[in-house]
Amino acid sequence: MGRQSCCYKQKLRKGLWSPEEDEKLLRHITKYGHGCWSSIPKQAGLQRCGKSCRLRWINYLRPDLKRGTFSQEEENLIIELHAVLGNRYIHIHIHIHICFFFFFLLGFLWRILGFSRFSIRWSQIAARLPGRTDNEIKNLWNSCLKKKLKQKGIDPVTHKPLSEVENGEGNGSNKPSLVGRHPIHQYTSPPPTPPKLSSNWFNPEFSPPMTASYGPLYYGTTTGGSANNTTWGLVQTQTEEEEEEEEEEEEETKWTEFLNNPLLMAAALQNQTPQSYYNIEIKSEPFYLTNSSSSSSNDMWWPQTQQQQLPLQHEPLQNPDICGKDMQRLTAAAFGHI
DNA sequence: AAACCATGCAACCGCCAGTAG
DNA sequence: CCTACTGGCGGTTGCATGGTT
Repeated sequence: MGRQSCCYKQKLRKGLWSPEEDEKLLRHITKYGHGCWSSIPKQAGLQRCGKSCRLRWINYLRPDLKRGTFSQEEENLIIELHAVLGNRYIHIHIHIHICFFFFFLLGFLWRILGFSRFSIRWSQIAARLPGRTDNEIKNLWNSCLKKKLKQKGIDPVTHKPLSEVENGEGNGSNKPSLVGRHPIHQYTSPPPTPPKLSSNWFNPEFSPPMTASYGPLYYGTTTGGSANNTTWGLVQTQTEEEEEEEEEEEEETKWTEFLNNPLLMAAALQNQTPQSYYNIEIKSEPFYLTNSSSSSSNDMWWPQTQQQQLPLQHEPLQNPDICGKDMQRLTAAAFGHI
């Protein structure tokens, strides 16, 4: 049908926000919460569309935002998460290679249409970086991290060595070139002894989500079958269609578990020796452990919902010099009195 | 000093899913 | 069931700024 932009109505301002507009929006949300975004412009006396207000709030005015440059650890985490979350299309790729039955093709078509958007999940990446927005991370990736990876000879899309990418995926190997999409697998030496985690991450029976379906097919070259060589633990080779279907379901479950369990994620990131791959220095302490000294471990690691965060997480400005725009201070001040 | 270029960032656009009427 | 609305997301654009020539 082609609806008009939400700002098509006349007299709606576009472009950069003025400090006055920021203040109006900030005061209104501070006082009343955002509620229905579409009604906020009118209530706050702004000549903006609700969508624009929402974006401004989320990307700039939110009090829990961490401004300033990204730390090395944050960059590294983004790269790792991009490798995991940014290449979801590989599921389809692999399954096309694996399955020859029409039934499965239909199933995967459905999957493509229903689940996979072939896009990078910036919002999910951002959810694992407290105080950072998806827009911010996306910008960082496009402007900085992609270049860094290329300079290190890594293809930023596939996370494979550029030489391997240039050789093409049909270079005589009959394996779909999945190995290497996740540096976690390709370049890990035997993992160090895991910390005392009660998760099943290090359980040999546990397979990380992205390996669940095709692990048996593509891990032959990277694992010798011993636990020592298997960082993530491989499932037994399964050829039954039913089992593959089950794996599909398990995969989704494990994805959810993986992405929502800070212990799993932290353990994975700590044990995949990314520095060996990206040659990025990793400090001894994960950044998210240093963010706060007062909150609970969960609070430190994973943001709660925005609604929960707003009044609770007033994080002092960490790089006030970078906040040339004083609205952030205003924000902090306003919420500091709540 | 001026022109040009590169970069980073804020904001917009379009699409999609969910939902209410 | 259909339509319109809303919120959310990812991709893209345009501008401001800083660096270089």
